[in-house]
Amino acid sequence: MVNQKNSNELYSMHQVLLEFYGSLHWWPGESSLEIMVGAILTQNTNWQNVSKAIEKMKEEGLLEVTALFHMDEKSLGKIIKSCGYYNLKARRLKNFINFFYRNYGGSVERLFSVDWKILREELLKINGIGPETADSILLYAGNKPIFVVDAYTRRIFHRHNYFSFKASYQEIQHFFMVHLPQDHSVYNEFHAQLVMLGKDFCNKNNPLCSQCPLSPFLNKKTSHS
DNA sequence: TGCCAGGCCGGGT
DNA sequence: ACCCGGCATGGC
Repeated sequence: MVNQKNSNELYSMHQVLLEFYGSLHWWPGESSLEIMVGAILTQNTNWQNVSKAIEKMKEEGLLEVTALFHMDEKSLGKIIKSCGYYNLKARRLKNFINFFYRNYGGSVERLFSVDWKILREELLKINGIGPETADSILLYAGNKPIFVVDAYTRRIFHRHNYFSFKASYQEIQHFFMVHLPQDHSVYNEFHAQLVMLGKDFCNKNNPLCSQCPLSPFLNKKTSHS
């Protein structure tokens, strides 16, 4: 249900974070392909480790669709070792590249010319691409207006009494999308802010902090659904 | 040193 | 429909 109070509060948090962090212009990556690769490699993984893996891929000339398509999985695994789960991720990367290369000729423009709701369903059919990875690809590589829910989003908004532990991805995503403008640049910036905030103030070692820019919002224990 | 990080799948209830 | 074990490295 849309609720003006929720909309106002969410937007207000977004503005506070904009003042705190400035414009973030996410996602870190020089090309759409690099962003899509990063989205897969960062599954349950520290970005620092992913960054090393991506640098290595660049050195090997592997941030290019045709090269990746022809790369064998085993060797790819060695190259991306630093990001962890490397066997699994090499397979997932290949699954995505096979899809991208065979169905769209490796063309980013063709990929994102598809209606994004259809494209989302296609991405979710690929083994190794779940909702967060699909949405990151759509939002950050394709500029589509879909909100990305990640561990930081869950943790931050759980602490603010918006959701229970067990709220589904769908449920959380829906909440943001009905209470914020349907605008990819808002979703882009807001999610980026939440990741930064999570790293700085809201990881597991930092359960609660008065220095968090969102702390003024903490005492409002209203019902949010 | 042990715990943590921007998920997802497959098999079992 | 959930629940859980497995997947793995580098940083602090």
